[in-house]
Formats: sequence, C-alpha cells, structure tokens
Amino acid sequence: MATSTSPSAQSTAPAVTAAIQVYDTLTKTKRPLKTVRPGHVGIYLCGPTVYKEAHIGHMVGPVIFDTISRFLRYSGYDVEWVVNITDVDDKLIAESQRRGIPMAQVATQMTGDYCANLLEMGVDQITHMPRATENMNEIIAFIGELIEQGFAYEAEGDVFFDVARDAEYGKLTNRRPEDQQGEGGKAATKKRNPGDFALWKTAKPNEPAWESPWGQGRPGWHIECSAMSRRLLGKTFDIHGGGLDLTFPHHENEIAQSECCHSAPMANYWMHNGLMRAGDAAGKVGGKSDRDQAAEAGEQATVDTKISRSKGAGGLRSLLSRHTGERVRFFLLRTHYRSTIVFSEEGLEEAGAALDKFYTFFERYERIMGRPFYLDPDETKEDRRLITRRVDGEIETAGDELLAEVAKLRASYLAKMDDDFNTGGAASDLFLLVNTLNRTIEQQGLEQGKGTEAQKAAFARASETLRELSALLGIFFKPIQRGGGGNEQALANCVELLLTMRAEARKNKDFATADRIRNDLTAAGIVLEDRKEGTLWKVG
RNA sequence: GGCGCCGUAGCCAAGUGGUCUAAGGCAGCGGAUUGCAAAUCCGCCAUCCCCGGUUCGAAUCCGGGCGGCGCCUCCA
Repeated sequence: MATSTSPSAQSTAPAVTAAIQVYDTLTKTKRPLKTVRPGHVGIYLCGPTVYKEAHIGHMVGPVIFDTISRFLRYSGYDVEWVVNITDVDDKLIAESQRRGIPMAQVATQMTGDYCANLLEMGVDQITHMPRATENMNEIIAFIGELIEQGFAYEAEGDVFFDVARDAEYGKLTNRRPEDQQGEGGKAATKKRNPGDFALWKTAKPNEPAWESPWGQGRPGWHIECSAMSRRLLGKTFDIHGGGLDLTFPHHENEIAQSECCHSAPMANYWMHNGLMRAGDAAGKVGGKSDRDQAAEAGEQATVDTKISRSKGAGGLRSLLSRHTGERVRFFLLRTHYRSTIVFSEEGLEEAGAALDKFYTFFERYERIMGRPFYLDPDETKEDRRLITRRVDGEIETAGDELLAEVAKLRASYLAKMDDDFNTGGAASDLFLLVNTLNRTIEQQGLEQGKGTEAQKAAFARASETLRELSALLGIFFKPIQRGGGGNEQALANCVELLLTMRAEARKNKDFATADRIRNDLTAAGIVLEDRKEGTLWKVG
C-alpha cells in the first residue's frame, strides 16, 4: 500500500497527508480521504440523549472520534467536529415526569455528567456541542422545506416523512420499506406507510412544546441531526459517525431527509463504531438483551440500574472510581473501532497492566533526564489539542542506530493510523518503541550515567517520538496519580525511615529483617525496587 | 422472515491474496540481573472454527456447514 510516511516523501509533501484511508459504511469500501474543502474536515457524530447517566458504551464513539480528530489535526487538517446533544425526546419527558422536575433540568444535569465523563476520558477535541432545543428555528425551517418539496406531509398536528417519495430510501442499510415487519408504531393510523417516520410530533397536555406551523409540538428524533449538521457543517460534509446500532433507522432517515431536501449527498464517509457487549452474557451493554433480561427478572428498578448491577458495566462514575480514564481509553483503543468490544473487568485490569510498562519507563526517563516525561501542564495548556505536527516529528537519524529503529517504528505506526485509523495495530508499535528504549537504557547504562552526550541526545529524541505518537491516541498527557491527598510528605518520610532501617539490615546481611520490611510494606501497598543507586519505592 | 457483522495462541488482539512456518499485550515457562525479590533485558509459547473450491500461492477470495452477535422497537 502506498503511504507517504517515508521521511523524504514527507518533507516535500503538502501539509495535508493524502494517504489516509477511510472505510465508508454506505459504499462498503475503504478509500482515500478526499475532503469537501481542501485541508478541512467536517465531522458530525451522533451524541447522546441526555436522560440518564452515561455508561461505558456511550464513550466508544467519542473516544475513537477524539482520536481520529487528533490524528487528522496532526496530519495537517483543520478539523471541525460536532457532537449533538439530544435534549428533547420521549425518554427525557418520561424521566422528567418520574422525577417531578422540568425536562430541561434533567437534560442539563445529564449533559453535565456526560461532559465530565468525556473529559475524564481525555475527550477534548469537540468543536461544537449543539442542543436540539437551541436549534428549533433551524429544525422547523428544515421540516417546512421538506413539506414544500413534497417529501413530507402533515397529519393531525404530526408531520411525517413520506418514505415512498424517496427512491433511494434504505440505501445505507440495504433494506426496503415493504420488507420491514414493523407496523408503524402508535402513530400508524396517521401514516401513509408504516415506514414513514415523524419529523414533528404534536404535543400532549403537560409536555414541553414549541410553536410551529403545525401547532404546538416537538421535533422527531432524526430531524435535529439533519438541521444542525447543515447549519454547522453545510449540506454536504465529510464524515458522519455514530454507533453501529444507529444505522437503522436513525442514519437511514437522516440521509432521506437531508438528501431529498438538498439533492446532494449528506456525508461523503459514514463511519460506524462497533458496539460494546457484556462479557458474561449475550447482548451489547445497555442493549436489547440487557433490557429483556431485566424485564424477565421482574426487577422493580429501571432497566439501566439492572444493567449496572448485573453486568458491572453501569454508571461510568463507578467504573471510573475503579479505573483511570486513561486505562479505560486505552482499553477501548486497543480494539479496532469497527469491531465489537467485549466489556469485562478483567479486560480493563489487563489494559492497566499493559500501561504499567509505560509508566515504569517514564520513571526511568525522569531518573536519566532529570525531568518528567510528561510535558509541564503549562506547556500544554495553550494547545493541548496538538502537541506536534506530523511533518515536524520527522526524525533525522544521522546514522544513529537507535534513531533509525525509532524512525522505522514511527513510520509503521503512522501507516497503520493512515489505514482507517487502526489504533489497535498502532498501539503495538508503541510497545515495541518502549522496549527499544528500555533496551537502550540497559545496553548503554544510561541510568548509571554512562552514556555519551550523543547517546543521551538520541535517547531524548527517541523518547520525544514516544510522546508524539502516544499523544495521537490521547494518552500520557498528565502525571499519573500515585499516593493520595495532603499526607504525601508524611508518607514519604515514613517510607524513607523504613528504607533506611532496611538498608542497614541488608548491610548486616540480616535479610530476615530486610525481607520483613519489604513484605510488610508491600502488604501496605508500597512496592520496593532495589537498584544499584539505591532503593526506589512507589505506591502500587 | 428481511438486512448485516464476526469466529486468529490459556485470555485480549493486529493482519484480510505471497515479506504470515501470523504483530503486540496479559498470563505462563526458561535465562541474564538480584542476597532473595521487583522492574528491565534475552529466549520459548498459534498454521488462523470445520469441509469443499478458485489460485503457481489463502488466515486472507468463493460455496456449504457449525458457532456467536447486531439491526428491522426514538439504544452510542
């Protein structure tokens, strides 16, 4: 496969890399990314309906698209990424009635929860987060245009999209309305065809409602995405994303609305991430089989709490109390975004064990270089979005063996990212990179201060590449938290005291005492590491 | 019933026509190092669900099985 990752090709190439391949669900093909506007990528990702706290399944899309955004920006694109917030919908109304508070309050609370979780996961690339209720004029106007063009009709205060008028309807998921088994739902009697879907729903008493040409009501689910994507990204934009479960009916209907209205493609690439499922049972996390199981169990509690108790996959908040956001993010990115991810506590633990390899290296780096591997927060706060550009990360090997190897790994890593954002494959190169770095430390005795200046410089440059590449996955930005609270100094003093005692015991070959101190410290959560230069400890 | 996806070592997982007698991680096993450990380094650990076909050549393409999963219900 042709890539432009060789150093010589890069230096003369334009700012934007032409080698990025994207898989498109609509055409079922992988093809080079060609954007509507040169150097600019518009991405629309279907966001959450904010009626309940988020679970881990809701993070899959944001994490992968955050990573894609980073990679595109790094590759020279100006990225505009929209994630919508659905803050008006049947479930929101139900939740507000159950809790006896206004729908808007539920939405605000849950949007806050969602955003807090995003930040915890390192998702900070989003450009716009438009809310449906703040785009009513746009939505109503869009519906009006569809009616005007004959693609939609009004029926007793409801407005439906007329599927029969769209010759291409069903092209995304390869289905025809007449093959479907559904009977059209509650509003079936008002519809011309069972497959017609609501653009506008007339309000029942005591429901939130907006004024429209068809009376008081609220928008249907799909129309907000057509209206808001047009407002922010234009009639035709580059990438539309979402979970695989949204292909039908949601995305199919978005395509119908937007493409009938504009006689133009809605998005040039449709990207769908795989769903997450629970490890011990069938069904995706939060999905149908979960709901069925909960129903069968006759639980009083809502279906979603049942999921959290039975699968351990419930509220993100509790998950993030057991695992760092970085760990969860890495767990998600180790699998290709189009694959199903099987959720399990063990899988998360394993991701953590893998990350420890890097954390250990960062400590070695600090001992050698005398400064943290992580960038100073002040250095990154201005533009944490982009640590470096692809072209700036090119390595001058200057005949150095280490740098030559690092350059090779970097090229391999970038080639995998170029190929439909293969984060799992790319991550493997990160492990090879850290292994190379560790080997260099061993061979050159860098921790004993033995290396030459040139060797140290090469090591520093190679480490810089590790930071550059890991930043693309959105990991290793901030120091990991070890120890806790304001007692850190006191803890350190106590441990140092015990280490002094142990050192004396070892000097006297009193290994029984030395081992007892180490074992008891281990039991207390302090892990020791004896080195030539002295004993290191950390809260493990 | 219709439309799709998936099946690679004990586990997770990349690869989707030759460089694959198949990456990487976790676990495990040998060795170096260590007073013993830990960490690190070196080494070991799979012929790709089954059967048939296409091809000079298949984990990769086609057909048929078996097994798992999703959508067709306003679920990311």
